[in-house]
Amino acid sequence: MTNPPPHTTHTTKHGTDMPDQSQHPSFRYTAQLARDIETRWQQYWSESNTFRQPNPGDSDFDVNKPKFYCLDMYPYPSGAGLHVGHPEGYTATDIVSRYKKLTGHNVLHPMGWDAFGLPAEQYAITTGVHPAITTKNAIETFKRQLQRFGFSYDWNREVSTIDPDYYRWTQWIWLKAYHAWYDTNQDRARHVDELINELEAGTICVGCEDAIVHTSNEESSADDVRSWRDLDPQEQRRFIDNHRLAYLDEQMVNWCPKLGTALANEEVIDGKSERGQHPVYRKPLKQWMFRITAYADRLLNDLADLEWPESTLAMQREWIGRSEGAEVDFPLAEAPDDPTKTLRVYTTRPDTLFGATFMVVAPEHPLIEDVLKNPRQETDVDALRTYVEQARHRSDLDRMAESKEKTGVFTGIYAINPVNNSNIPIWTADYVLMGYGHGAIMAVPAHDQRDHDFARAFDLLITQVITGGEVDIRDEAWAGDGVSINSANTENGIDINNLPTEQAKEKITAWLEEKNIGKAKVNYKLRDWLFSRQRYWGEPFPIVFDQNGNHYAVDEEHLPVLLPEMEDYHPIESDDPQPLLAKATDWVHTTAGEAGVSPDVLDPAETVIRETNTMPGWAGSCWYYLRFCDPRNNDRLAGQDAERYWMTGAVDDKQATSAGVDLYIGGAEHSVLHLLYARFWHKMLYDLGEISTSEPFIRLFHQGLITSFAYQRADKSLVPTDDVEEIGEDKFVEKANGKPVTQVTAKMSKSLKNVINPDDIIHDFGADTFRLYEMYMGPLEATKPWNTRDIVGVYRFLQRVWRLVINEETGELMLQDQHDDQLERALHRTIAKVGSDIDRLAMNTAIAAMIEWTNQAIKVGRLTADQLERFAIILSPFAPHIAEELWSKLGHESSITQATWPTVDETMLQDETIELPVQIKGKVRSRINVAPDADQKTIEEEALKDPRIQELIADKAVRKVIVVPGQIVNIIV
RNA sequence: GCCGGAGUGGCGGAAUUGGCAGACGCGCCGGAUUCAAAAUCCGGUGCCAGUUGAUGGCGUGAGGGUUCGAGUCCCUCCUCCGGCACCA
Repeated sequence: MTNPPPHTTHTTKHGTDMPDQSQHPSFRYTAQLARDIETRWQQYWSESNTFRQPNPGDSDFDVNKPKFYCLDMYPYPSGAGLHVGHPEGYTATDIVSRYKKLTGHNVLHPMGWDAFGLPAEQYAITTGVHPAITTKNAIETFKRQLQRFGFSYDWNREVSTIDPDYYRWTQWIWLKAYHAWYDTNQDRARHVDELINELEAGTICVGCEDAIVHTSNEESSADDVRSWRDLDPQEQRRFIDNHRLAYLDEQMVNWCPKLGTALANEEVIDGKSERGQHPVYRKPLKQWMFRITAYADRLLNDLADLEWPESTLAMQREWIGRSEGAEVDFPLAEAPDDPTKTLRVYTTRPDTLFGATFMVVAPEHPLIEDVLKNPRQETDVDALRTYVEQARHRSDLDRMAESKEKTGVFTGIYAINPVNNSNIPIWTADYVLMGYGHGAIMAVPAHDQRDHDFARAFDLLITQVITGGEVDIRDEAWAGDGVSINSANTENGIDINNLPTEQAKEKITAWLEEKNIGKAKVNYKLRDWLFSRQRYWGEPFPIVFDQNGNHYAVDEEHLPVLLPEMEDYHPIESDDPQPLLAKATDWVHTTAGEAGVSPDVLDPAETVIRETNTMPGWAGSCWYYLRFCDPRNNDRLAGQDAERYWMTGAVDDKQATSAGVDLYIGGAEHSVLHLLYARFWHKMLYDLGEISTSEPFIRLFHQGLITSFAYQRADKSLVPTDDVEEIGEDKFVEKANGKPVTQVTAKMSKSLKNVINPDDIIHDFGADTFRLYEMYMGPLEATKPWNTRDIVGVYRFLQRVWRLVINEETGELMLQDQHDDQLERALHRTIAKVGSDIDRLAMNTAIAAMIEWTNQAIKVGRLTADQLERFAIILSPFAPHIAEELWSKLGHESSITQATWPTVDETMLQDETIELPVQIKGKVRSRINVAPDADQKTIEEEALKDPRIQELIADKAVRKVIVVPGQIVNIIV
């Protein structure tokens, strides 16, 4: 530990910056002094490596302290630099981290850069500079800005997703998924070799459509199951490839010609790209996918154990979209006895089967293709073809623009409703989506509003089969629960009449299963995750293809597969999907040996081509919190001891204390995408034995959006915030011409001209004030408007603290020996409150408590050294620089971060007497002073003795006295 | 439409478990300091009535309810923010 810096009077050195310096005492807490103190301490922290946190195994690691992993969502380093939203969450985690350190924890508080991805590439394209350079510059700016806030990050652990030492492990994790399959019997992922072993041993056979059939489950009927030996090598390869967790598949993708890439469903909003709002079209393309759907149930169920915001839990549940229902096979009327010619549907309401009066299939449904090839008697081929073509070419955007007016065409085919044997027509309509269920529905117009709308539009039969609700079934559907009616058929032996919905569902599902025409089925909205991007600025896949199009993994030892240097990285803007890396021809065409494919799998001399897609921006952020545990490890994604310690607290013979990152703070915009993807990767790595916990983040918190005032002219055009002057209550004018403008609150954005630059605020007030202001604005989770006018409140607070103890002429401490008893008790209360407020992330009330105490202290006069010491410690998480300065003035040679959080004496938490309000019939009429531990009887006597109360109840009979000790007295007359 | 959250002074907000509504800060008003201004400091500040004061009444989006007591719990409704949305 080096000595703290001397207290040089930088005020004189930089006196020229402040012409009126001579008029002021030299040691007044001005913005200038704040800047001085702050930069001096930041330099000290950096030089002394103050925030370094040792790992298990390091000589200075303290095994006796509990661990706390406090994580920020690392930023995307854009060229624009930090905005005021960044430091909001970062200040909160910094307060918690510093507090945890002071309360004796080993604290992991890291920071890094999410630097791959679309925006960096597009920024590079617009500026004409290579993304590697623009990104490096942006990172430097971000880092410099973050350090200016005095955040206590352990910069030794800094990681960047574009660093080959980092993305080597991103590729490694992807390979893990590539080499894994999901065993539904054990409900976990396993290595593909184990699948092959089981296939060879015969415990697993190959079912129809390459399904995995566990022979022990007896679910197989002998005729449609084949054994592994019966497959030829190409079939075997296909079987394995079809079960990898990372697999190649031809998908209808969201193709964005403007961005020149396919996008995940999650990245498409209202038919436009999330980035840039460009139109997106549907197009078939061979893509790498992740089998996230295998984890649907676990991703859903494990939400129960997480301390996450209710809204985020709800959004994840909705995204996974689990629903319970039944699958039903409807025979076709043209081939009633052919079990291969049925129309399979999914329904959540099997109890309404008797009300199914028609069926609808998606325009992309295979049945439509069949009908167009072999039209039936009633098929209007032209109408059908036109409709299907339209639906195919219509982008999602167009669909959104239209109303939900129902359109559709009759196919000419009829199905048989299996419960009552009636012939029902099969229609096609675009309100049925191919991607959900089986792309086909049984329509129950009486009890589903969409089917009702459709039936009304095309004059189809509406049959009521549920009572309940007060709606007229001719006007609208009744979709709620009720009691089944018109739902019996003796011929088929089914009767669910008079059963409430739940029981009706059970009974009819059992009947379907017995007749072998349906079964209970759980469905999810969650789809597999499209993981290929056709861009340059991302991680290359560690994969090559041979001449036949078979794919082979690059061996682990040959990672990373480096992103090739390219001169021309502009996108190939096209309707015909082409990955950008295809331009790097020298890199693309190589040999198996050169690429690093194991000679056991492929002859090293074999010519191969590399995969030219890259991974999406999400890849790096799916696991960065694991890398922070041990960021320089060259043998693993993180050393096992380090990973286990930071994620669970277990080390040596110490037991696990938690199950993941203890606190994760970031924006609510990541409620689904990042947080779902990261949970998925985490569970995969957990299944494969690479990490210790089944969930990554125990406690999650979203900081609220910081909005800002924007100003509009009468014609709605915007005026920059700086060009506006307030001339009276809620009256604002444009400085240039004095014309009135109106104030609106909106998200900060360049286009609204209402962006606040953190650098300016730090220059005008200092980082300590900035940190305090953002924490004091309101609850951390709330959306709050930035108001520069209010900053002075917390600035004055720091000035008062300073002046309370510092002689502004000499810079010397002013203290006294004897403490004031009331103030001492108040200090204990404040210490307790600040601690518990930090624990519940109520930074605003913690600061209010410190202000309150300071105001009280000013009235008292002076502090003792001991009081200042304790106050400096509780202030230090919030305003670390001024706290360090006071701490060193108190004579300490080491940093205040080495201090110990002051202890609270329980007996000091209350004053010797407390004031209790006395109510008469619920209205406060007087107050009495009693001992804090006074019993009910004493309090009641005191209350009734009170002169004011005596006066008011003189002529009335007291019926009852309610005494809540320590709280209140209520007299009922 | 469905899901999640929120409505409290002129403004940001506090009240952690049903117990003094409005902590703390901004702004505003008055005063000190200053030649003056800025900055800073001290005092006041929910609304209405009361000449001042004591004091009284009203008051947490609206209406009703439970309770000795409701910002907090229950019912009905309104508004705003965020998310999802033809998912069968």
